[in-house]
Amino acid sequence: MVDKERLAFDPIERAGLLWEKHVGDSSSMRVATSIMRVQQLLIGEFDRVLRPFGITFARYEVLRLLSFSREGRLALSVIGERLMVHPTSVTNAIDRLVAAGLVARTPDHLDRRRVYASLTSDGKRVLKRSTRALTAIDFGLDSLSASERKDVYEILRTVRSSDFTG
Amino acid sequence: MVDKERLAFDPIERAGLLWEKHVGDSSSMRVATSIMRVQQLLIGEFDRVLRPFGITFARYEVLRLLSFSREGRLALSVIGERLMVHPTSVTNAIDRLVAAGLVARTPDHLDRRRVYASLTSDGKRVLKRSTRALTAIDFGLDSLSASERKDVYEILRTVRSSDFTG
DNA sequence: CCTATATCAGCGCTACTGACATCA
DNA sequence: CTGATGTCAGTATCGCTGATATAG
Repeated sequence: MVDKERLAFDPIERAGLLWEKHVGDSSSMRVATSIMRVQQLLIGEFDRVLRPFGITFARYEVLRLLSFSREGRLALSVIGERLMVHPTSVTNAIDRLVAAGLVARTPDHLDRRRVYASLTSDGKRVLKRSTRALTAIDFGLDSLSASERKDVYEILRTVRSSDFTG
Repeated sequence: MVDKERLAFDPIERAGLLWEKHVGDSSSMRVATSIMRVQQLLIGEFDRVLRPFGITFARYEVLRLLSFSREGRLALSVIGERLMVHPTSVTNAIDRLVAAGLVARTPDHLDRRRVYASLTSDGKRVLKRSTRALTAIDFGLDSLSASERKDVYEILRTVRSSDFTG
């Protein structure tokens, strides 16, 4: 897709007004639709910025998580828990990262069901560069002030509360 | 996936702290990651609630958009603009909805490149029921207060501003 | 000729189900 | 045996590219 032209109006605002007229309170529908659209915009920017490095945002998150681990490696099951993704998606992501030479798979000698993933030196290099690329565009959120960031984060944290205890 | 157990901590909060330590300001990274996760949670709930009706959330949005149109029909290109989705995705969505008997395709006699989509009576019925199902769960956002909804909406509107003029 | 609308084939990605081998 | 870990095959959804037919 080339560049889409802008609409002359906010399509979600319009949908909200029509919803009020035909259905009722539109507050949750507006927020839900906004989140869907913003996610789509952000993921589009991220994947565009990361394409030169041969990774997607999902795989970037795996690299970042690995770099934050104490031992420099994590069991695949732990990766799935932290990123809240399906076990088969983890296997798939690691497969691609291994194929790209960014991650190494290492079996656990003590518990031989387990497999650890760790960054290769190429993986560390790609992580560093792609982090620079993402921070350069401020994760697509440069239009938000510090207090706005804090507010959205706190509010969305409520929605995520089913993910963790407390 | 059965039900995942909860984590003992907030994985995004933890990632944010580690990011601060290793990279720097984490405000945009936290918000971006939160949006990704909340979108995933919401779309999961929506698709689960809509499954009995044989539609996805993307297709629900098409039905809703059609029901809001003045003439009861919209050209496919207009649907793509309003929902901000790719032309081929519109064709695909309409294909499925037509196959399910929820939408009818009608060629335009004046401009014969154009194709209109409109709701069938089954489509109207399914829309009504699925709207009830979605409002029953308050679009997954029942944990948010009225002012929180307003705040997130307004803040995210800033991020969406590239979609429209003004 | 140039542009717009819609479609089609095909690819990449992620999510998920169900099944399975392995092992604590 | 039960439950956990990881993998595999296969399916569905959506996003996109490139090409094509049709029409303004």
